[in-house]
Amino acid sequence: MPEQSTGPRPTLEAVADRAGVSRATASRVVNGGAGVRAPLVEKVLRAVEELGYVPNHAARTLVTRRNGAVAVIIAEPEFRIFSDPFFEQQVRGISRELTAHDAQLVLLWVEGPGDHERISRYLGGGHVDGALAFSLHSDDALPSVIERARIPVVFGGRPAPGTDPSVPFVDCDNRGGAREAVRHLVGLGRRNIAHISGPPDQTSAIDRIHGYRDVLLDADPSLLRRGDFTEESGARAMAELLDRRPDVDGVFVANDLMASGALRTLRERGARVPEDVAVVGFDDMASVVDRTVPALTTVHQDIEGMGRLMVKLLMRLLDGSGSGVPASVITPTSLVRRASA
Amino acid sequence: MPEQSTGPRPTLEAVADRAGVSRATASRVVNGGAGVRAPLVEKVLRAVEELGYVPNHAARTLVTRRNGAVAVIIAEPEFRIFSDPFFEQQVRGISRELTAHDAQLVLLWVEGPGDHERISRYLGGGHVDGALAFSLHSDDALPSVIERARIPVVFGGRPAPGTDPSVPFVDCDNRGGAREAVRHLVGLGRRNIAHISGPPDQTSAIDRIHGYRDVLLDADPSLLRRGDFTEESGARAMAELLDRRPDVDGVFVANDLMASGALRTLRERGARVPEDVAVVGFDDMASVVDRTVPALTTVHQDIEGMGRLMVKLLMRLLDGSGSGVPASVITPTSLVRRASA
DNA sequence: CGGGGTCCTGGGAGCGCTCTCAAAAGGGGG
DNA sequence: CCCCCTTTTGAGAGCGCTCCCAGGACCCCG
Repeated sequence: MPEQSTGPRPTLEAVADRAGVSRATASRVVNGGAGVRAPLVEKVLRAVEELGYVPNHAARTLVTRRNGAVAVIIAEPEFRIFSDPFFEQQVRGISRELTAHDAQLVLLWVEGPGDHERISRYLGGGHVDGALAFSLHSDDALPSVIERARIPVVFGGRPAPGTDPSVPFVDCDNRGGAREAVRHLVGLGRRNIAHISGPPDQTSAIDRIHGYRDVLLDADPSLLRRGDFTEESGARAMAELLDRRPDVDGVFVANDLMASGALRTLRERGARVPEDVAVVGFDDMASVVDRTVPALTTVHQDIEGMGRLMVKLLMRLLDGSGSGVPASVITPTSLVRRASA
Repeated sequence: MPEQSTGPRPTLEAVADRAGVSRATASRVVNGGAGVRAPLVEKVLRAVEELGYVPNHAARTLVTRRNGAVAVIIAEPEFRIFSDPFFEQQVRGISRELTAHDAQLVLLWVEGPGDHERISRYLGGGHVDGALAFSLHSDDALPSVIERARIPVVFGGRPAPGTDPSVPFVDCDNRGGAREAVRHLVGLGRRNIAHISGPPDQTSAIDRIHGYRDVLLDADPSLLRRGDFTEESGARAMAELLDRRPDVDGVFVANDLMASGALRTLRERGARVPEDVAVVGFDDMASVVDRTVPALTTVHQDIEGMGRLMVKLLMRLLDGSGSGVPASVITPTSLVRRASA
C-alpha cells in the first residue's frame, strides 16, 4: 500500500536508498530489470510499492529524448470534422493503438492559418515524438507546415501531389474499391453506369473517379456528376443525372452520404432500386447504410484499422528499426452487397 | 532566417554564447526578458533567431514542475460521445482557451473500467498539470479514479452527489433555465404543461425536472414522461403523453433532440404547434433548432463558453492565485423564443 | 566626489533520470 | 586453489533549463 505522502513525490534516489541499492540499479529495475539479480529486483519493487514511486517523466525525457507522446493534428478548415463519424472512427483507432504502445495522444486543433506558427513551433519543440495528420484539401498549407518541423509524420489519406513524397501515409484502396463497385454494376448487366464523385480537391474523390474510369474507359462525360460528399449534393447530382440521362441504370456514388441522397431522389422520381437503377456507395458507414431504403450496397473500408495502422507506421519510423522510411500502406476494400445493387 | 542545422538542436547555452551573454540572461530573455536591458535583449533575440532555438520542454518542466499540458478525459461508456455536437462544442471551447493559455490538450480516451488503472497512473505521473472531466452518469467510477490521482480537476456538468464536493465544476443553470421555460409556457396561458425529462442518472436531467416542479408545484405525475435524450425517445414520450393526457397544451422537453421528436409526433397526430400544444426545448442546439418545424423555442446555454470556463477555473487552480479552491460556476441560460411556443 | 541605493548580470547549484564505464562479485577450468 | 572471464553493481557525469544569490554597474543625492 503506497504511503499517502503529502510532501514531494519520491524520487528514484529515495527508492534506491530504501531498497539499499544504487540509483542505477533502481533505474534498471524500474525499466524492466534486465541484468539485475532476482533478490535485488524484489527489494526495489517493494520500495517502489511502499513509496508509491512514479517516475518523473520530464527527467526521463530530458535524457532519453523520447517523450511517449504523439500529436494528432486536426484541421478544421470549414466543417465540423470533429463530429464526422468517419473521423471519429479513425481517431478511435489511433487512440487505441497509441494506448497499446503506451503513448499519449496530444490533440492539436488547427482552426486556421493563424495557428500554423503555433503548431509548427510546438511540433519542432520536442513536445511530441511524432505526428499524425490528415490530408484534407490539396490547397491546404498545413502539410508543408508539418514538414518544416522535421518531425516524423504519417498521413491519413494520400496527400495531394506536391507534398513531400517521402512522407508515408495510410489510405484505403480507393481506386480498387471503385473498380470493384463499378464491375459489380457491370456484372449486373447495367449499361449506362454513372458516377457521382466527391470534390476534386480531395485525393480520395479523385482516386474513386479513376477507378470508375478504369472499368468504363469510354464512359460518356454526361454520366459523371460532381458532389461534395454531403447528402444534399448527392440528391441534387442524382436529379441532374436523371434529367440528362433518363437511361441511367446504375450509379456508383463516391460515398454513402451522397448515395443516401441519391436514393432519396430516385424514390421521389419513382425509380425502383435496384430494378430500374442499381446504386453502390462507398465507405460502409454504419450510421448511413442501415437506414437507407433499400439497404445500400457499398464498398467497405476498415477505418479504425487505418487509424491503428497510422500509429504502427509512425512507431516504426520512430524506432528506426525499419531501415529507411517505411512504405505507405494501402488497405484493401471489399464490396458489401445489400439490396441496392 | 534559422539555420537549417542538421545536428542536435541548439541549447540555451549556444544562444548565450552567440549573444555573448550568460545562460541566465539568455534564459531571462527567452522567458519574457523582464529586467534585461534592451541591447542585450536584442542580441539574444537575434541569436535565437539565427540558431533557430526552441526551448527544450522537458528540461524546463524538470525544474519548473509545470508542463503546460492539461488532460481532457473522455469517457465513452456506451455511445459515441465524441461525435456528439454538444460535446464537440465544449471541447472546442476548451481547446481554444487552452491555446490562449499556451497549454496543450492531452486527450485521454477511456473506454472502460479496464482503462482506469492506466488513466490513474498517467494523471498521477506528472504528465499533465491538471485534468478536465465530464460528469456523465452517476454510477461511473471514473470521478473517484481521477480524485485518487490528487491532481487539480475541473468537471464539466455538476457531478453526481457522492463525488468530492470540493471539486469545482462548470454547469449551466439547468434548474433556472427550466423554470424560465415553464414560466414562459404558463405566461402563454397553458394549463396542462407536461415535461419530457432526460435519464435520471444525469444531474442535468434531474435539475431540469426540479426547475419544472419549482414552477408547477402541483403538477400531476401523469404529465411527466421520461426519455433518454434521443430524438426517438422524445417522439415516443410525446405519443404516450398524448394518449394519457389529451388535454396537454404545453410541453417543456429536457433537450432539443427530444423536442424535435416530440414535434414530429405532434405533427403526425395532427396537433398544431403552438396553437394546440406549445413546445419548449433545452440546449439551443444549432443543428436541431433550425430544421425543426416550427422553429423551436428553447433554452439557450453557451456550451463553448462553458468549455472555456472550465479551463479558466483550472488555470486558477493551478496558479493557486485564487486563494483556496475556486467556486464552481453556474452559467446563465436564456430563453430563445421562436415559433413553437 | 563619496555613499547608499537600485538595477543588471553571471556563476553555480540543482531538477530526477539514464547510461557509460570501471570495479566488484561470481564461476569455471586447469 | 588460483586465474581469467562473465555477470552484476555502483559511481558519476551529464541531459538543458531555471532560479537563487552575490557581485558589479549605474545613478541620484547630499
